[in-house]
Amino acid sequence: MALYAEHGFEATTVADIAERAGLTKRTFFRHFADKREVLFDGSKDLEEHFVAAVLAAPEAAAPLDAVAAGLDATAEWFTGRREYAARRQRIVAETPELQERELIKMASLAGAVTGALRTRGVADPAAGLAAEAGVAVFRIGFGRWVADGNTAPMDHVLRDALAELRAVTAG
Amino acid sequence: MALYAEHGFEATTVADIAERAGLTKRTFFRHFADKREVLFDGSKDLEEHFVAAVLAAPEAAAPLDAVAAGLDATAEWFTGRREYAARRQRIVAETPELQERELIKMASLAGAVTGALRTRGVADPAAGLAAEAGVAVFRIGFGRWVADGNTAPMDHVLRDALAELRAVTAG
DNA sequence: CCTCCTGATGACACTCAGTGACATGCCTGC
DNA sequence: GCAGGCATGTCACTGAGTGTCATCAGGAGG
Repeated sequence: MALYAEHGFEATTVADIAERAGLTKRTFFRHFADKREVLFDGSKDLEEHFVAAVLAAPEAAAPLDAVAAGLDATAEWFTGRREYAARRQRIVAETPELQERELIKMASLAGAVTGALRTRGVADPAAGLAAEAGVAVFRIGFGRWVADGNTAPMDHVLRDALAELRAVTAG
Repeated sequence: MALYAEHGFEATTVADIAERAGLTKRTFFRHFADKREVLFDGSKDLEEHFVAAVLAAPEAAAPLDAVAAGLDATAEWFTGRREYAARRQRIVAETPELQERELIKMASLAGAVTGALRTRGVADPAAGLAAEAGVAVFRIGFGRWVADGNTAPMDHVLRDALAELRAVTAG
C-alpha cells in the first residue's frame, strides 16, 4: 500500500511490489489473485461479521432492523481502523479499476446479506431490496465517516444515514 | 457479442474479435477502451434518459417519485430490446470481470441521478440514498424482467420493485 | 487536376498482468 | 536420517493494452 500511495496504483508494477516485499512476482500471485486484491484482504471478514449480526438479530426484528444490526457490527469492525481505511479509500477513489473491485465486493456483501435475510424468513424481492438499501447506507455512511473533518463515530454516522434512508423512502 | 456468447468472454481474444470484424487489434482499441466496453456501449445513453426524466418530473414530486419517473424512462428505453438485453445479461452474469464493469456503470448511473436530485433541490445525503435505492430497484427489477418466464412489461416490474422497496423501508 | 490536410487504419514493437510447468529448498512427522 | 509435502524461485508463454510511425482515402482549396 505504501507503493500504491506513493506512485499511484497504475504506476506500481507487481514486480515493484514483489521486490519491496523481497519476493518474486510469481509468489505474489500465489498470495493474491491479482494486483487489486491486495487492498481487499479484509472484505471477506467484514462480510462475515455483517451477516452474523443480521442472523443474530432478534427474531421479531423487521428486515431493515436486522440490517441495522449488521451495520452496527461493521461499525464495530472498523473500530481503530479509521486512519487505515481513509488512506486506503484515497487510493481506491482515484483508480477506476479499484472502484470496480470495491463495487463487486459491495455486491458480494449485498448478496450475502440477502441470503441472511432470506434465512430469517424475509421473502423476495424484499430481502434483496433491504440488503441493497442497507449496503447503500453502508457505502454512503462509510464515505462520510472517513471524510476529512468528520469526528463522529461510525455507528452514529451509519445510524444517521439509515434514518435518512427511511425518511426519503417514506410515503 | 456472437463470439462472447459462443466461446465465453475470457476465451475470446481481442485478436479474434478484430479478425471477425475485419479489423486489427489496434483498431479495436481505437473504438473501445478495452475488451469489456464492447458490451456497455449503450450505458451512457441509458443514463442520460434516466437523468432527463428525473429532471423533468413535476417540481412538487418527492425525491423517490422523481426517481420513479426515471425508472419509467429506462423501461421505455428498453422497449424492444428485451431479447438483446437478456442475451447480454447471460454473458455478463457468468464473468466476474464484466460484473465489475456493470457495477461501475450502475454506480455512474447512481452518481448521475444523485446530481439530478440535487439539482431538484434534494439535500445530501438524501439525494444519494434515494438515487442508490432507485438504482437498486432498477437492478433487481431488470434482473426479474429479463429472467426466463417473465412476460410482464418492464415498467410494471419496476413499479412493483419500487413498491416493494417502499414497503420494506417503511417504519 | 493537383496539392495539402485530416482522420481512420495498419504495422510493429513494447510493457505488464497473469498462468503453467518444473526445479529447489525447507520443515515436519515417522 | 529420510520421505513427503509446501512454499518459493525460475523460466517461458499468452494476451491485454499502448506508443509510434507509415499508409491511404477523401474533402477543401488553388
